[in-house]
Amino acid sequence: MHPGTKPVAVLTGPTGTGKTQFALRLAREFPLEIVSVDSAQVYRGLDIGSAKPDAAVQAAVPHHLIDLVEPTESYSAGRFVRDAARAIADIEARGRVPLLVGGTMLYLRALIGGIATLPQGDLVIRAALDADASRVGWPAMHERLAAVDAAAAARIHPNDAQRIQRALEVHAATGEPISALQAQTRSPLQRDFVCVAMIPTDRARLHTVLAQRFAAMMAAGLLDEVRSLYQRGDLNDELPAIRAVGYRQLWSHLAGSYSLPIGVDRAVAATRQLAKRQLTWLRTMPNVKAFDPYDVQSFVGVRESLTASFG
RNA sequence: GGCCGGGUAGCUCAGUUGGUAGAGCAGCGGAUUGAAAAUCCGCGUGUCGUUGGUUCGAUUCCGACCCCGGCCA
Repeated sequence: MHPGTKPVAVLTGPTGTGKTQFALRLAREFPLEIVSVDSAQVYRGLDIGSAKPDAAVQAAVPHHLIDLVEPTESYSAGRFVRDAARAIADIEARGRVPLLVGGTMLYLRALIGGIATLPQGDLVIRAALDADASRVGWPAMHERLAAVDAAAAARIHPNDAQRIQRALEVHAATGEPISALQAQTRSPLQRDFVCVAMIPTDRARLHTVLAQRFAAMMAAGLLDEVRSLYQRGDLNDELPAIRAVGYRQLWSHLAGSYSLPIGVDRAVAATRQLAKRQLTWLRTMPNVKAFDPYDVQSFVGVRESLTASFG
């Protein structure tokens, strides 16, 4: 497709399948730098719960797109595409090899397949739309969208407040229907990708691993980490960073909504649901080579699949 | 040991004036274009504790038994 350039290597899969461990093993054999594809690791202060590689690991293997913004801010898929494209170019310019590692599937799709040129989220417009919606309800807002953008309204469910709001926001900011702008989508990188995914064949085992992993995060001090975010005073549970799995539930516990054991149960359940949604993305993603994370043979296959990018 | 509650979906519970039952959560499937670890949509057969009895028919009424709480001894 894009002759003359090596494909860009991608290692993905649902949360808790050892992507990072595989990446670090590969980095022992090849001159890799890791580009994180992770919507939680971009936030400073979300360390334990986002399974962010620690200082020692980052010292051993260069990582990119980690700790980019404060948790008061809102990162985005659009920004990820620009940041990732630049990181890949920089790494290659230094004669090193980029390896994209992470499970934020929207980011991955946006990078590989492209994303429309759209305005950023606008807090003023969103506040105005929220005010309207609180009076008339989101189904009525959906009708309002249908009047200016029938195609978008047809795709968006009347209860999907977030997407209705986004579509109305884009229309308000540009005067154009979001559906027309999205139709312009094109790939930002003229590159091929090789996608390898860690896909567990045994769902029950994944669930066990996720529960153990969250327990380990608690033992490593996750509650203290969330408490220090809670006590900062400039954060709230509407922020994307605080809505991240684990953080949201422990935050609610600290706010008095429920006991710690219930918070932990809910956090683990939210982790399972996240993994399930990631698996749903993966099923429809084209050209993904799948390996079972619990099969000791998989590493050989992963390495073999990606060496065309490394060599 | 006696009395009182309760035993219904993986969990918490509702309900059936007797015609074999339904919510929330969990789980499963799906959507996904600057919040995406977000947001939204769809999916509910389970010896109604066990066992006798009454009845055309019992998860529902009656008896016995088992289990879990609580109170009294």
